[in-house]
Amino acid sequence: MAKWLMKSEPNKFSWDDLVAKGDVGEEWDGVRNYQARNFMRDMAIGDQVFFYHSNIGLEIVGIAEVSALAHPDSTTDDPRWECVDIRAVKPLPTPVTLKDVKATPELSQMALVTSMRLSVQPVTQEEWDLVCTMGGL
DNA sequence: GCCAACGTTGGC
DNA sequence: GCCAACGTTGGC
Repeated sequence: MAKWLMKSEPNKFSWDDLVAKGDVGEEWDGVRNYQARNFMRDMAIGDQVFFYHSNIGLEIVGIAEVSALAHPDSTTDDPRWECVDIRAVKPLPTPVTLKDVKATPELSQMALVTSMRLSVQPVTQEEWDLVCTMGGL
């Protein structure tokens, strides 16, 4: 099962907003970046996703999962853009901040650090496990 | 609010 | 196919 990380600006769509959606989840629309789209095409139902708050908070706040495979983005007529749906699984007891990630040598290769602007990115199993531990799971 | 990084667009 | 201009992202 692959692991991922997705970013959202909490003043637009926050972790709490995703939790409020329940099992229905939320269409991850609005991505207009080929690399990010390609990663979403690679996702499978049930893949685990870190939910990261950009701009405000700057921390990984919870775990979500893919609830629908990539499909056309309903917010555009442009057939190039596709997205998955995700739903909340559980919050991290202790959010892991960007500062924490940068201060951890084992996490220095995370795309969160190396590809700052990529909004959908893969996470290795090792990184996943470590962030979960740091987050109190 | 500013600005650096970086991806995309469009003229040539 | 190159590269300058432009727009967007996201940390600070």
